[in-house]
Parts: sequence; C-alpha cells; structure tokens
Amino acid sequence: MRVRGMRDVLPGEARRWRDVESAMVDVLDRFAYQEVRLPMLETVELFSRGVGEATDIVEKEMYCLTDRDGQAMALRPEGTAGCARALDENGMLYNQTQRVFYRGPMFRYERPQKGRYRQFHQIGVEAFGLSGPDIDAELIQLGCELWRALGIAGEVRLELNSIGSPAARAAFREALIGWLEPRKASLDPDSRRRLATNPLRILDSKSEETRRALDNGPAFKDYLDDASSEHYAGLKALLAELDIDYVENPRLVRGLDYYTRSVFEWTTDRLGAQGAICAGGRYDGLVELLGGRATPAAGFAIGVERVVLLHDAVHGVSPEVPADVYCCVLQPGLHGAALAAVQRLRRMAPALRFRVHAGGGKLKNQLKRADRSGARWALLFGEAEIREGLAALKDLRGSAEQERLRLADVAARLNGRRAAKE
RNA sequence: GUGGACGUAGCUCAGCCGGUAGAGCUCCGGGUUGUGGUCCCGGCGGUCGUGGGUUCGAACCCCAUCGUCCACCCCA
Repeated sequence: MRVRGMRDVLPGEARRWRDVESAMVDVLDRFAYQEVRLPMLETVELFSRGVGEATDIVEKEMYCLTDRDGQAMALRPEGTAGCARALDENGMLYNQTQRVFYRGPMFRYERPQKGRYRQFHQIGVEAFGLSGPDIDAELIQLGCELWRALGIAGEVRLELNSIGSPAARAAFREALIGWLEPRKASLDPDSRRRLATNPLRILDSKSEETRRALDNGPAFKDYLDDASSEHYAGLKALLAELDIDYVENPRLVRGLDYYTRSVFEWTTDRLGAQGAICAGGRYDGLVELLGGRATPAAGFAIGVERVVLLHDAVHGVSPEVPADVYCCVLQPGLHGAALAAVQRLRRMAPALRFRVHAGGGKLKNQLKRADRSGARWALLFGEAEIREGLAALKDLRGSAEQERLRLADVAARLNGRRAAKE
C-alpha cells in the first residue's frame, strides 16, 4: 500500500521529469551555479531555528523521528536551512561568495492535493555573501531564463515585494495589530487566530471581509527602513533595465521566518490553487541565526512537480517511445548471436536506442510488439542473416522497402536519423 | 485541521425504481510455414475501496472507515 501523499513516477512521466530537470540544470550551469548534494535528514533544531518555531512548516508539518541516540531528527521540509548549514560548516562562507544549487525530495505532512504532496521535489538556488540588489536581479533573471528554456515563460507572472529588515517588520507588526485589534470582529476565524501568532500572514488572506478590514490600514512601505527601501528601489531599477516584467504585490509575505528585504514568487493560473511554481527572496539573517558569521544571502526554490505539471499543460503529453530500433530474433537459438550483433550496432550508432526482443514467440508477435513499442524501425535476425553477417531492416513508419544490409550499413543508414525524426 | 465530490476489470467508464455485474481499450490465442498496423473470432480478467446496518434480496439505501480529487489552510 502506497503511503499517503507519496507518488510513484512512472516511465512516461519520469522521462518528462528528466527532460524538465536537465533543461533547468543546463541553465544553472550556464549561469555558473554549482551543484551540491545535501542530506535529507537534519536535526529538528536546524529547522526550528532557521525556518522559525511559529511557522506552520515547523509547528505541524515536519516528519520528525528520534535517532537511536535520542537526537531529534527531521526529514527536511525545505532546503535553504540545510544548504546554509552545509556551506557554513564546510568553511565555504568565510570571506567568499558562493552560488550553488541542489535538488531532491522535501517532506511536509500536509493534506495532499494536485501539485502538493507529502514528498515533493525542489530545485533550490542560493547565493551567499552578496548583499546588493544585483544578485537579487541575477536570481530573477535566472528564473526567467529557466521558464524560457522550458517554454512556459508566457504562463507565469512574477510578483515582487520587500518585507524589509526584522526591525521594520516588528514596527509594522505592532501597527498592524493596533489597526486590526479594534476590527477583530470582521476578520475570518483563521485571521483572528493569527492576530496573536503571526499577524503578517493576515495580509494574504483570501477572505473578502478580511481584505476589506485591511483597506486603509497601515501599509508596509511606510515602515520600510531606508536601507531596505533603497535596496528595493535598486532591484526594481535593475529589473527595468533587464526588461523583466513584474507585479508589485504589497501583500506578498513568506511563510518562512528567515526572509528579509526582497521576496518574490512566480505564479501561474493554470494549476488551480497550487499556483506558485517558484518562490524565494533574500535571507540575510539565516546564517547568523544558525550560529555562523553574519552573511547576506538570497535564493529561491522551484517546485518540480508543479513545473512538470505546467510544462505538460502547455506542451501536452505524448506517450514515451522507449526505443528507436526493435530487434526481432526469429529462432530461439539465435538469441546470443543477435545480442552480440546489436551490441556492435550500439557502439556504431551511439545516439540510437536498441531494444532486443526477449521471451521468444513468433515473428508475427514480435513485430506486433515492435509496432506497439512505437519504435521507428524493426531489425530482423534470422538464420540466413546471422550466417551472412546481415540484418533485415524494416521501416515501420514509412513506405520504404525492407532491406538486408551488413551491420555497418545498418548503422550508417540509421545514424543521425533519430534527430531528423524529431 | 475544515468543507464538498467521487471510489465498479490493468485503464476509461456504463449499470434505470434495490433482484448477487457489462462495454471499449489493453493483454493472450486463432484467422497455416520468416513480416506489424486495419478487420474478424475466441479467451484471461471484478470478494463493485473496506467494515457494519436496513432488506427475503444491496454495486445501488443508511452509518463508519480508508483512499483519490477539488476548495479552504499552508506553501514550492
């Protein structure tokens, strides 16, 4: 029985995952970001300190377990804290900058929904040691390039905000509480509860009444500290220069405590309620919070499931064709000779995918399987062919006549054809 | 955690007012020897999500439970 919220990714979809991921990794590579591979298991403390004790993620969504020595561990619910920990512990943040990315599963105990699973996958991108808005702009530019590479750029929109310094946020928080306390009656129940626990989160409530109660209330931009304000203006100027469209969303807040200053999110309306495919921002306080030396940093995380979903919605899905050439063996005794011949062909035509029929059966049945597999060609090995070092090449998709060719000629005929087909 | 819809063959689904299940696709075999796709014939395949209840009788009605999907919440 499959565990709730877990997903099996089967051949066709796995292929698309690989295509989507490799397209993104390729872009990251060209931006000179370096890959790191990080553990899925960390201490609970890393997340309660880094992500924040009062966040939903830490409060009620972590998969916790106790190690044999009594240590409280958690399956990582996000990647940034672990990445900061890893780079800091390995001395990579001392007087230097780092631009890295990582990918892999994250775990959150949530109610599963389309585009939201208990094990989900992220590609995280982080830049450490850079405090100016130029790196924020680079990260956003990188995001744009990712969507362009996947052909989904037209389906996403960038939302932007600045949540300022911790001190500015504290001041705004007080003002917000002061404004909402007398209007408590018109808030939805969730927001009323948050007034005490996490008032900033009330800003992105979807309740009509709550949104009305916020009208004419304190605006965060009036509380933004000068340095953050300048940083934000700098970022917007850079985005304008880069011709990157964005929508300012003063109600965009992050669910994780470590964010400061710039926050951004790419959303799409083609995925229903789970519209955020990528989100991030600056987190200047995180490294210090984890016990390192104060280090400015910024980054974002991509929801791989959602990006694949969006990619599929835009481009459609076609059944996977696992092989280009399906090789049939006419007599059971020829199987060894056929396997050897096909292996020589694989070396001569490395771009092509060869599948050799296994399990015996009549030629009729083997050709039927060749056809069903979607392969473009069938290659037949009979007694006569093996004896003479030949193979019969049959075009399953065109009208060309079947030909008996030497193996080298088969390779020459097929090589380079796969790309031409697509 | 809250609300709603839905769980019937491997897949997509039908099944009327309660009378103990069907189709299409897939798969396997056949339509004579080493030639696929189309067509024809045959076959495999279901404790109707699970457990209770009502009834002479439940896929169908009721309750519970699990699961899926959608929305809220939260987030990637």
